[in-house]
Amino acid sequence: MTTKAVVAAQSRPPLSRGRVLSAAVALADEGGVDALSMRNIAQALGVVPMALYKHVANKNELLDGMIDVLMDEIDPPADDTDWKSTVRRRVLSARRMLLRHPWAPAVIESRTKARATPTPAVMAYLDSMIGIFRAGGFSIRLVHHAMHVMGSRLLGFSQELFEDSADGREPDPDAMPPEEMAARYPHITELAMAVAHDPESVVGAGCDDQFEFEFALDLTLDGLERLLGTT
Amino acid sequence: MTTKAVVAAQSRPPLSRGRVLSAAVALADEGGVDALSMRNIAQALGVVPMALYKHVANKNELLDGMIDVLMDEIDPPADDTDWKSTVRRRVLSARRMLLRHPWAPAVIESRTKARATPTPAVMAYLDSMIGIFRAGGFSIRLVHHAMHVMGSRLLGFSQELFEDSADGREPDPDAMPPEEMAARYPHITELAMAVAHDPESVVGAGCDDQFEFEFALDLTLDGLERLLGTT
DNA sequence: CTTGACGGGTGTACGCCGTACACCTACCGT
DNA sequence: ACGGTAGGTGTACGGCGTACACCCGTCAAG
Repeated sequence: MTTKAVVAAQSRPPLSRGRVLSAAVALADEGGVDALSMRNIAQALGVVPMALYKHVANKNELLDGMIDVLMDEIDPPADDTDWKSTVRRRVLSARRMLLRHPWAPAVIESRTKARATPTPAVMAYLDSMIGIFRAGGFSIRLVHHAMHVMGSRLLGFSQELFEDSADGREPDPDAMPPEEMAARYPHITELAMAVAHDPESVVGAGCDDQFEFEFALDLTLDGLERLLGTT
Repeated sequence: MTTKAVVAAQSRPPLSRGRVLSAAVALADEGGVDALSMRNIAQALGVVPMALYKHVANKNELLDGMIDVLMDEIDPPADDTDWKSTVRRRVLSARRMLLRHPWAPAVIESRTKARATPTPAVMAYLDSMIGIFRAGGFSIRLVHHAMHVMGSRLLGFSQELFEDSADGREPDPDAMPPEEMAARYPHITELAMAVAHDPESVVGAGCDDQFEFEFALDLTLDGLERLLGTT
């Protein structure tokens, strides 16, 4: 009876991580991410603020969860065609998602910086994108450049997805072990290995961001120059 | 006497907007923009928090001021050479500034979204960049495309600098009158006019973001394809 | 020399935020 | 019948931005 009384309050279906995340995304869609507080998510769900913490660890983890929801909305690759149109389709799908959730780039970027590595869902997206290039015949080197060139167009943001300052942080206790990393994100791993062993770079120095930036800049400027001659 | 007593506290030079802004930038440089509060800026200056409000209207206006400081650090264009290397040099200078202040893209982007138009300093930067392309022989149309293509590479962020939703907001009382706009940002204005009167667009519809996005995406993919053949 | 306005620093207080912690209770497996 | 547990509650704390009243040098006008 008391059960019914509680439920009767608003005939509210039981809370769940999924419901919390959906409510948060909906609230962010209208009013932006600044108008998102634990308190008003709770209110939208007809629940007291602290109830949310039974389903998400804290606000940052909630933001990570929201990112998962968003990445889910990107169409999976339809690899029945050439790399170019596969990439094109996928990027346009990502863009449609971003247009539905204009707050997404800022959140993804800020969470990536705070965690020093993107959310697993974002990792998976990047990994599959690398896979498409690889399958299209790109060398590891060229794929590496390609990812930098695409940069913000892949997700609407962020030149520097993998901070060079990823080292210099206390070792995360629940970080993924390398073997699981390799299994789950084979293409990212392949790329990372190749880059790490690049001849003229100190071990662990990673990629030369300056070089990559100029590479992408010049590719773009060359493309514009060609158009200038044409028109 | 009491004057001396007050000053003697830390022999503090009088506050000023410039000093406040510098302190804020310094604090953001170490610890990121999340570790920036009116309270700790004040503390860094040896002053009570409310004192800051005599020099900046509020925190948002302070962020705008910080952006001004940053944009100042970008080298002015050295237009003694061709458009391509002028643009290249300027973009690399902007990048150096962004590397010094990793929090900058997020702040610039969020303030741009909040104001519906970039900070005047950012406007000036974009205007001068457009000017360089124009001087290099780019048609208005092509410059327009070029700005979209460069997108995040111009400032490290933001496809959509000018929100399509710039209309649909109550008219800002202290918005710049069009004639002043035209005088101060001639190239932006020229571009805006051209885009607004584009044949197949309804008046005020602005540019077709979807088209621009695909244009830039294809330019990039074509560039990559060319490289794929080469390597 | 007096006075009064004013620019710049102060102090207090309010409402919002994230969240730690103690609690209460309905349910379920033993 | 009973103890554990999962899920919702209530209270409280420290930090945030900032409104508002205040206070005191400085300096120009009378």
